[in-house]
Amino acid sequence: MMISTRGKYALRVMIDLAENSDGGYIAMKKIAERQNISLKYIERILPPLVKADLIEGVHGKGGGYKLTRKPEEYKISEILSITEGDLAPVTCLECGAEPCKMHAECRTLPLWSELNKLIYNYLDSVTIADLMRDMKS
Amino acid sequence: MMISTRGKYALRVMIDLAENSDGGYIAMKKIAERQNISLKYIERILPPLVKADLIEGVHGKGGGYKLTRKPEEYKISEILSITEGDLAPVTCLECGAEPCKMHAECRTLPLWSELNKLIYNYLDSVTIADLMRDMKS
DNA sequence: TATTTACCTACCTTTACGGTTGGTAATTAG
DNA sequence: CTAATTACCAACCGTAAAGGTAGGTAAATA
Repeated sequence: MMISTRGKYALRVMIDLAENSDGGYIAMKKIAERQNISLKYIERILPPLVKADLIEGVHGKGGGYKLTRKPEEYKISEILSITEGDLAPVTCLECGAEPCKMHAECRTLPLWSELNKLIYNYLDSVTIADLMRDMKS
Repeated sequence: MMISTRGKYALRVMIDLAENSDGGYIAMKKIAERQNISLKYIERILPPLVKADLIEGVHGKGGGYKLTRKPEEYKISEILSITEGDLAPVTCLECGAEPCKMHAECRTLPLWSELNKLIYNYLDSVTIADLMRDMKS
């Protein structure tokens, strides 16, 4: 398994924000209810998205969250990278990874590279807009 | 991350067996040395492959391991499925998984399905023979 | 009979995931 | 000014898996 619930939830939250946007801010509580995610858990998922400027959050009454861009401007890969860290299928390909000693002679590395490319290309090609209700085939 | 060292090692072992085959049996120790894997750890990786009939193992002096088919008859997906269990990118798509409550309304499920198909199609299309030295581009 | 080999069981340490508890800080409505 | 509403933050916990080690037993052959 590769994508944890954190990533899945983050994606669903982003879609929820896109679908239910009326220009104002949407309270965490509302999202949690609609998406059937515990309020306390969702509380731990949103801050990184704010920090990365994917969404905006304001305190106090009438506050909540809002997208900072148009839905079609969010690549899925971008969102998942934030919550999941690295999407590489093997540790050998992760960003900060120390190069494997077998690197030069490894017969499997090309396989993993190709797979990695495949995954990224796909997740780069899909946006939040593609996953919204009214865009559903 | 998605593929653990067990899967990576299993693959390298299979390739090693294919490359160094002379018709006889190859001792675990030799593979471990060549592949730079601890003997004790490799010992835990091979039994499942024997059980699944991907390789054959014989006891005693002169014993060891041997492939049961030709290298081009091993799909990568088959080997990884044995050591890794399930290759699905999200738990929702794993075989024995209880269907998610949001299943019907989930906007992200189609994304995961498509990604899953992509991964499987690729790993189905590559064989051990494709990863061997003399076949390397 | 001794040696070589596969095979098996149990354990250990570290990491992560999924989640809860119990708050604090900012903003606004009254 | 106060109370309500909201985002935000830090610490903890239980479970499971990953990666690996230790110490054996069983089969086959020289």
